[in-house]
Amino acid sequence: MVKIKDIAARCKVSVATVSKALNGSSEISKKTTDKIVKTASEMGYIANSNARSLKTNRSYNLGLLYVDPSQSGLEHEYFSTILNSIKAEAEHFGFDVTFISNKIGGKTNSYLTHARYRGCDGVVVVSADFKDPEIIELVESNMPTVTIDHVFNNRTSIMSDNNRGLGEIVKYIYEKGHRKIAFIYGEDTTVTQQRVASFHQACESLNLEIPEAYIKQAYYHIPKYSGIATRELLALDDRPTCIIFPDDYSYMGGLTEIEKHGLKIPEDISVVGYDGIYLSRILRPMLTTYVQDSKEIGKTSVLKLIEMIENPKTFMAQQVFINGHLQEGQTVKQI
Amino acid sequence: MVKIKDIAARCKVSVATVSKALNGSSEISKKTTDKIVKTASEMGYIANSNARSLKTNRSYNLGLLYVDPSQSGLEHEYFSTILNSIKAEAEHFGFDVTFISNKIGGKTNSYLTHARYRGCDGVVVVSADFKDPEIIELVESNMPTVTIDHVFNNRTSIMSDNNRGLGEIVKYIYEKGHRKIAFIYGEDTTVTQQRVASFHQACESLNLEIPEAYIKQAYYHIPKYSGIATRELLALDDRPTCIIFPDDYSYMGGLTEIEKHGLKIPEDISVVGYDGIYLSRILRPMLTTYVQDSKEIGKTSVLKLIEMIENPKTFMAQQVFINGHLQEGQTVKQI
DNA sequence: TTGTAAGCGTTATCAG
DNA sequence: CTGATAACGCTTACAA
Repeated sequence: MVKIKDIAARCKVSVATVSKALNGSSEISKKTTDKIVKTASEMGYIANSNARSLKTNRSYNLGLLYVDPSQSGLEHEYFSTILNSIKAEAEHFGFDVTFISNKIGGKTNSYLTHARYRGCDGVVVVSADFKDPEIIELVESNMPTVTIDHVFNNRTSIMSDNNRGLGEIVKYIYEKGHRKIAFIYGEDTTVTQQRVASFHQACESLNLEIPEAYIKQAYYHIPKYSGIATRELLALDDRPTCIIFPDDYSYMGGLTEIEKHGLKIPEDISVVGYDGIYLSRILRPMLTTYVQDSKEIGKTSVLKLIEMIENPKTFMAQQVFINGHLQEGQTVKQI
Repeated sequence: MVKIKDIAARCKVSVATVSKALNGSSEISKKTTDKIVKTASEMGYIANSNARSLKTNRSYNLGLLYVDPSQSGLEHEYFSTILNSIKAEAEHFGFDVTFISNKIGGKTNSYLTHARYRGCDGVVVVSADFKDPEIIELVESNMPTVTIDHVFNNRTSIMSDNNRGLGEIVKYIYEKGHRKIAFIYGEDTTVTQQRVASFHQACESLNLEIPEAYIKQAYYHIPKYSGIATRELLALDDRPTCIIFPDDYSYMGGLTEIEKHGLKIPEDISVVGYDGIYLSRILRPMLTTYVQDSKEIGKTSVLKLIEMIENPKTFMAQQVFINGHLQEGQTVKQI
């Protein structure tokens, strides 16, 4: 490996001069700089980020905290899109991305310790158990941190706008003439609470009375449970005319149940999903769903994190809401 | 940040002793070691990987080269599962994972340069343009490298066993009594060529004569094209009784077409997918498909890479084939 | 069993 | 505009 010292020798200048020239310092004359840059390139010089970071205390490396929410290798398109978007945006700003676990070299350690060990300039928390003391420790430390879809007190977070999402869905369905709207929601999380509250708000503001029986719990991404909920809804004397599902996958469970009853979508019953994954676009009829802008969420988190890193003194914690949009498919009938 | 020197001062020993103790060296007495470890913990000591790597030339950090194959943020479950599995396995062995791009701090650079800059111990190439000179440069360098689903001369690669996959599919369909088997394949790639060749081989070994018209090209993951191919197949005078699709998503395009023709699966026509994504399991009827063991693929690549890193002299390049398995759904009728 | 001291490759301070 | 030198935090011969 050729190093600064070798270049210095070849150019007959000092290592300090080479370092400065390579970093584009205005201290060094154009002539010298050119020569050094050229020589460095000829010799195949590659900087050493470890040495650099050791000295500067900056790594230009972002930690990425991603705890697989399903714990089972089942991938969520929502998260993989966010991950990809984070990677792309970080690259764009000249940052690398390193996964942060709670292990260092086999030994268990806290996430914070790990991030510090690797000298991360900051960490973006994409998916994690937000009640985990380790996560709280990380977020409350002086390590610049951005969390996605969860707000910590006085910390920066990027949120998919669940309020708006459910509001838009209800409004859309209402405008299509539906009054009997059922809502199946996922397991209890912050996000779920937001969505349920928003559902009720939206209904209230439209003066819609929704019977208790129209509101059911199921689980995200597990079609079976939404299938069961759907079956119960279909068994009601006064059936809903439209069902909102926890997410697009869950809808598949409802679909099976609806077909079993010999009903057709949207002629006999209308449905709406949530997420806007690829599947929703290739289904026929195409699914009406709320598309979360996961690309923008990833992008914004990196943007905010870098801002925070570069301006530690002046940066103010903020909650950014990222709007999605309604994807109008063919699954809601005009009544 | 507390450092080794601080611990040394507090314990009244030298920094060398602290370093050795913290690394569990047998040189240091148990008593001293205990005291040092305890003090380090009390003082909240966190090692500095940069300083360590600088000195040891080892980073315990793996580079991850992942060029989004779709270039468009559309995620493939196959890859995201591999990524997740790589992350998990690396963690398990005490390695971190850093994404490798061809930029350093905004400036364009080769992948190899980037990996060296970050001091990666090795790189796993998950998805990339294998004809890209930069990729070739990386793989042919002395940087330990493992590639997934592509073989380079005298280099280690982990392959999903496409030969076996298609062979098993054909055999299964044949045993179900089908003789008129159609095959829709994806765009031209190494993987596609393998699959097409295997299809023919399998048919030959079963003495199956497949008419040209039963073999159609489409595109991976784009239902529309497989839909068109399906339409053409259904328009034939002598229709196939079973259609093999390029992948599970593509099947969705075929499904729409089949339903348009008023046909039912599997009563009127049988179908088989490829990949075994989550969707295939939640469809009803459940899709018969070949499940690629993407988790194992990720795991094995890390395993092999670490082997290579730890035994640079004795490690021999190898191609490892990872078998998948047939997921028997309800989409192939017994004739 | 412990300590001394050199050095990994770079940047930053200060002097020239 | 350039150079000498210390320092970043750690590991590792080698010495004691």
